[in-house]
Amino acid sequence: MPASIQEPALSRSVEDYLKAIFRLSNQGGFATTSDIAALLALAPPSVSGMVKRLSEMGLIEHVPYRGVQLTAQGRRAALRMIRRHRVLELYLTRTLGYDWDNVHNEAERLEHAVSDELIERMAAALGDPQYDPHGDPIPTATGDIEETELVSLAEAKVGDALELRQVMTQDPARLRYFAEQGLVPGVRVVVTDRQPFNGPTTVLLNASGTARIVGQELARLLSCRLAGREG
Amino acid sequence: MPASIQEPALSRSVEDYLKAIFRLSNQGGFATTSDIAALLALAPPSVSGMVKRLSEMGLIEHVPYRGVQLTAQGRRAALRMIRRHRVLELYLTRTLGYDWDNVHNEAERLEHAVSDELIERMAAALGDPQYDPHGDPIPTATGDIEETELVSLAEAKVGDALELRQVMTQDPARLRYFAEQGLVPGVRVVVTDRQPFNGPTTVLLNASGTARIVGQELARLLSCRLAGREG
DNA sequence: AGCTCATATTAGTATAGACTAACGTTGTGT
DNA sequence: ACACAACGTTAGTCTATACTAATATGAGCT
Repeated sequence: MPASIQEPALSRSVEDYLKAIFRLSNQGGFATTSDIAALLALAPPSVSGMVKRLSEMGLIEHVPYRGVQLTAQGRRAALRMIRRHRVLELYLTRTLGYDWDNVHNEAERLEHAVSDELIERMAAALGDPQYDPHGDPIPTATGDIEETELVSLAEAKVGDALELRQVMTQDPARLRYFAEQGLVPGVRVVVTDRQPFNGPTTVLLNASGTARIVGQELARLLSCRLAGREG
Repeated sequence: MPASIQEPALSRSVEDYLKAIFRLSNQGGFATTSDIAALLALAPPSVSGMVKRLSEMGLIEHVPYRGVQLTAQGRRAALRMIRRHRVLELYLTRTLGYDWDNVHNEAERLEHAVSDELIERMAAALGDPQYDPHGDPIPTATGDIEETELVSLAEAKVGDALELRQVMTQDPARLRYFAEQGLVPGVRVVVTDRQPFNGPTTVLLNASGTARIVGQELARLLSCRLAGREG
């Protein structure tokens, strides 16, 4: 048995589909045709067509009218893309002065073009980092990724101490707003208030001691690790 | 008149064709179908087809059965790609430890994916350099490029490092002989000896480290760019 | 259970870009 | 001047990937 299987090069489109399917089926479920279509801004029949090809390539399992899940091979390929994306984002922000909220598009294009060698050189230059600028874990070169259980700020209870880990949107306007508010990955906060009926959540920023009020829609976008709970 | 014309995005293939045509028609002549095909490793009919499209896009002028030349717009696009390529090569060698001889392929893929912003950030980080690691001039962001002066191998001095640029003959026998000797455009050599009274020139091929002895008549046919001179 | 609507799939088409095989053109050599 | 070799172009095909329009499926409501 060969030490490492040389997997065939995948097209840009295929790589994008695999990343999308990874994101949508990460919590164990199926990625549906229309969710994939929405995420990639494609028409559903285009997705049906690609699903057939990916399935023949052994990258996904397709249950008709249900959705798809990645095979081991597909998952490997998806994690490789995610590693590329996150290493690129971190490299560009650390080394070339990009802001964490406008680096996404650049990484989105580069991730399909860079060699594995370049990614490993960048990762080495960064000291083999574990998290990208958004706080997302970076898969290792061997395809392992840290599993973290995250709760949204909207679900947290008053008294919870949280570490902000992921901002679950790509929208530049929202990302910029969060940055202005100091709500960026890595920040630690304590939940001090929650208004009833899906009302806003108030948090205290540990670093500055200042308060922030976050409406439910935005609170749902903030994934946090529970770091403690006030007795 | 608009401050800057927003040129439409070009495909990867189109960008490669424009770069090839720039190289082949740089000295003012026409780039022929088969030269383009050879450079891009494509079949000639594929080139004919693309030539038609490029011509309709206004990027080249096509004289049937003669060849093509870049329009002003095509030249701008080609120089943009060359700037990208050379800035990338320099950045990767200076900052990420690539060798000058294996950086080419990486840059070849990245040049199609990076944004103008990233190129300018890299160029700024390098101090707005004028030459890439191979000694080739880097076009400015506004599309100006230093004209390189070519010398024949017969004029070069012992110690000169040269890049073979053009073989100034049509004669198939001579062309075949040069090819057999590995003396083809793009090859880098160092002049190690010259016999007196218009005697032969000895060069060392950088790639293989082997020597070639070239008589004066043939040496005059080899146009080279001076890439360095031994102190 | 049956109807209906949201969702998925199939059918058919388009485009970019490549290929091979067949056909034109041109210029060189006798 | 003409024949032929070398080169260029046209014709026709293929693949990947997208689209729209039409059809099939399945899940929830009555």
